[in-house]
Amino acid sequence: MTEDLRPLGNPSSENFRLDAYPFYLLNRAASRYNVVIESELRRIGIDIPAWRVLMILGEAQPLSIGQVAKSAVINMSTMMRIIERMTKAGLIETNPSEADGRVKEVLLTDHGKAKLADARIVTAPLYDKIIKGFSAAEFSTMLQILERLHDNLE
Amino acid sequence: MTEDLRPLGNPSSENFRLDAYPFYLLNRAASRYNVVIESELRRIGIDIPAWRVLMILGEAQPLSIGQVAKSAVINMSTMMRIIERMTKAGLIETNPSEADGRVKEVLLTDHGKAKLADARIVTAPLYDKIIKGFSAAEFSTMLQILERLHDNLE
DNA sequence: GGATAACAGTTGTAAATGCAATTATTATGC
DNA sequence: GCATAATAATTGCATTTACAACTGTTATCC
Repeated sequence: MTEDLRPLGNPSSENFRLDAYPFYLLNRAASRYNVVIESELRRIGIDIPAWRVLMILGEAQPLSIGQVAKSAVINMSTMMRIIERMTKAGLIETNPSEADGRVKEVLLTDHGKAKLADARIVTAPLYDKIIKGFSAAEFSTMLQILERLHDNLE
Repeated sequence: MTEDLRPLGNPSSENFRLDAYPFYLLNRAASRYNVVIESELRRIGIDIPAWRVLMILGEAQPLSIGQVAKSAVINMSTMMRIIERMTKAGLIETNPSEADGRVKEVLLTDHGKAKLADARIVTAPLYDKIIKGFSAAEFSTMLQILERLHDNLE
């Protein structure tokens, strides 16, 4: 029987501890991951925002700029600038939507697809390294927990 | 017996899925949390970086600028600017270290302590809301998983 | 069907970020 | 003990970010 750590992670608690605060740990893990992954991505000439967009479009396309922004949890106006840069770099292209005159559809170019393949290659070893030590059950639990955190933030 | 999802989360996998990629979920959860928490913090006039520094100093002080930066996983030069702003706002103060002439020690002012108390008050309800639904055991598992992810990224 | 609201995208602007170079101080090797 | 390397903090500068205001298009309500 282990101690109930939930009160310790409550910011308003008397005996609050940073290392029991899930969002501190969440941000810390995410930040560190980004630092590590960024140096890998630099080698193939892309940054984290571009990589996120590539990943998102790699799974479903075309997507509107708004949809991409929402998926990536990135501000719409920031996403505009990212789309601009990526278009200039030839990674993606945009077309006005047939169905809705307000919408611009974003999709990968061949160059973008190739870059995504490169990105997968350079990030895969890192993935293996980090996942090592997680059993299938633990991995599944991790996904569920992250999903739940996200849902609770709706 | 559930399926082993680990291969699905591998970026180089044939049938890769974003929603099985832990770092996508990690970043998404962290981003959303930041968006939500930011609007709470705005009400008491601080931003996320300042809040992170307050939390860190609230647990241990004084700390060198470098230590604060490391704890927060924020670039040192960025942390310099944050320290500057917070000093100007009267939340923290800095003194040269006795022991090491290169080091500047950072600590909370009374105003900083009061602001930290405010921050805890406005963030606590959010904490409760998000934590609700997690058992003590699940909560503990969550902390362990985040800790492990972080350690694996060393 | 026309006014009004909601929505997708776009841009100006100010602030934040981080790389790279610099200074000042302390640790290390011989 | 002195030269050299390592470390902590600092700043210039170019890039990135996001708020707020704006345009154009579609949905809603009477």
